[in-house]
Amino acid sequence: MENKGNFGNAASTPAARERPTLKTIAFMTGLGVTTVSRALKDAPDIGAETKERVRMVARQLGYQPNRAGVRLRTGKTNVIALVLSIDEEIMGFSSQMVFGISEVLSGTPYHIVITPHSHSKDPMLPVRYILDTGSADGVIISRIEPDDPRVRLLSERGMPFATHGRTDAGLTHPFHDFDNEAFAHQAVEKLVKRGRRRIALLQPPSKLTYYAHIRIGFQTGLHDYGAEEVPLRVNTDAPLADIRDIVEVMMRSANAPDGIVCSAGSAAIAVNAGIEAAGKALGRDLDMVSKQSVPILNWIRPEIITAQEDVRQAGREMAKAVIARIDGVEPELLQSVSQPTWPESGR
Amino acid sequence: MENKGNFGNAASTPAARERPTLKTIAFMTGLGVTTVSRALKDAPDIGAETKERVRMVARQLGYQPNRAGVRLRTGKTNVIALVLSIDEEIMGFSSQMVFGISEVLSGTPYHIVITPHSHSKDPMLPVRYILDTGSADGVIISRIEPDDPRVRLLSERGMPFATHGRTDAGLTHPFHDFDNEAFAHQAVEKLVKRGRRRIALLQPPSKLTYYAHIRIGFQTGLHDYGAEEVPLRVNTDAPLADIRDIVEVMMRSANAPDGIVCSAGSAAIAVNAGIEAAGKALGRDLDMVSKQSVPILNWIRPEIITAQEDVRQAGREMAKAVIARIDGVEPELLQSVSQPTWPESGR
DNA sequence: CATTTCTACTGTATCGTTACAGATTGCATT
DNA sequence: AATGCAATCTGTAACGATACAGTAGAAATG
Repeated sequence: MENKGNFGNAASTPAARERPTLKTIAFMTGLGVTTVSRALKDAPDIGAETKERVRMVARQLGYQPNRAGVRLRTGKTNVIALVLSIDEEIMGFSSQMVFGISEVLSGTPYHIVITPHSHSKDPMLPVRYILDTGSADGVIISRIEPDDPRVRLLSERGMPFATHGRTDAGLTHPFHDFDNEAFAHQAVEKLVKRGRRRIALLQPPSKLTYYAHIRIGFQTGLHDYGAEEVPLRVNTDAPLADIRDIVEVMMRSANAPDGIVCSAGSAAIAVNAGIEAAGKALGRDLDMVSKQSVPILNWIRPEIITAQEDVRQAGREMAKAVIARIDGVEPELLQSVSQPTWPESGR
Repeated sequence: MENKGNFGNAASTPAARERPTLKTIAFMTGLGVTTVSRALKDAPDIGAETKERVRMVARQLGYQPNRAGVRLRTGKTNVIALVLSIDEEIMGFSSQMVFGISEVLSGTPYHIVITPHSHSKDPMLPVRYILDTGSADGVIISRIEPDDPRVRLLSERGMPFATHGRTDAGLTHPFHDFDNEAFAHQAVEKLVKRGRRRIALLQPPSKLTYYAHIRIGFQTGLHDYGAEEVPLRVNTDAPLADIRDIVEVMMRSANAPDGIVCSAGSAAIAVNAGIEAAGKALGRDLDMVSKQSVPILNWIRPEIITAQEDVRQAGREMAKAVIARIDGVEPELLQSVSQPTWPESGR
């Protein structure tokens, strides 16, 4: 089916329309294939004038190295694998991350391959697959746990990677994280400044590292600003309908909170529905603060106080980190934390 | 950097820990490499017992063909490229499509590579890149125009592909589309049944094929059910803030509509904001019908009448279509249109 | 018995690239 | 004149898989 560029047998005279290879350039310049290869990678044992000549011809022909050839010979895939959890997603969370990553990769030979999996299944599967088949030069994973087995495995096997979120078990690796502790702390502050004292927290699942960050920020916030917690027995991973129902029950109860901190944008929509179902109104009976990765909440209820997590930026940071790691940069230098921003929801 | 499996020089005794290749299996079975290769693809000239033996050893070793080897030799990449427009996206539209596609691909040797681009730039660029570098066996594109140059080019070059949306210029190719005409027609019906007669349409940009579908459905709807159009001079691609402002102005004007049909979920959020900014209320002063690809609108306003477009399903359909096309199935047989579903928003 | 035919298997070349071990040339050093 | 030594350039082999053109042996044919 595929038309392979077999031009002639002995002398190999390159035909016109085929995709150019090193051989084509070698033929046109009268040089050897090896010389052309080395010239294009600016090797020290090639003359300056020759390099120039080769580069010109290559550009002229629109030469692009054959990925399969390079990969077979060197093992370099020029692929970054993005492992995505398919069930976490209602909003444009992962799209934004993908676009952030590709912004960075667009200036490089790297391609981005999506490796999806369900986090109800074994989360090690996609990572093991990538390692066993050597199908990528670097990996990006999210939903990080304090002692994440994927992080351990990737480190152990020397596969460059970056994580969206941190670990907490003495593992050193590139990551980008949102400062959830600062977010939760500031969220409490905002609520207390509006006179709220009885605050509920819709937290992430406890197995994820940032559960602890959120908790700490929340609790020091309660302490620092003098407020108390109203327990909420559901987390951001629950189905939206469950969140709404549980919030509704809570809001109807005698000790309903007058403030809610919400750790995820999609969950905030369900929380809001629960509040309204209970006949309460934001801004009047209570206030809500939520993190969001896509600026949508204020379109729904301007009263929601929102902190923005820039996931696109996260994608950019992680892409840069993985590439730097591939290039041998120490992991310690490839860690970043972004601060919540509080766009004035005043409109 | 990469550890290539170079075991011994002459006799090539395979070592233990390396990734198995055909050579490994050949060594273990005592057969030739060619025989093993052919046995694994069930070629007719290999004995039944031999095939069985080879398969067992291969399974035992966890053999997976080296993609670079296959690709270099045969030109088959085992890659499906998904060309995504990075600016169209606020909701989880493309994520859902990606997940639908990967559901289908997970049972195959295909990987999914994301090729993003900005539709303000030349939309041919990513397609040309894929064609020129032969970096995929199949392509999926969206935002289709009636005489889409990408469709022309892909057809011309014999590259298998599927589109999300149809063309309208005598081009025959695999596609999956949502029945936007039916949607718009039914939308008008729903509004008229609620007693609405003066209806505005937030339509897609006119260069996209489904602009015409929406228009036709809308206009026959107006005619069939006896309603009139209130012009709305903005489309779904406009910034949300613009949509809101223009809708607000319209709703404040003397001839404000009493019904709105909206062709995109994210735009509906802005339309809703515009309505509220004008002090009008859904269900009382007017009704709105919107298409959505993620079930989010009813969390925002239960009063919005929503039609669901299952983008995940679209992803599945397109993935199946591309693969079928790669396998030589005629394009005519790979076209599908999905009907709008109207989930009872009554929860 | 010689020849053909079929079955089952195999060696070699090749895809495009790069690592490695030369090869050639000119020029300075002994 | 012989030697050493940079500076440049090049041929060969190999990565893993498969297309192609065989080969060996058994069975069928005349």
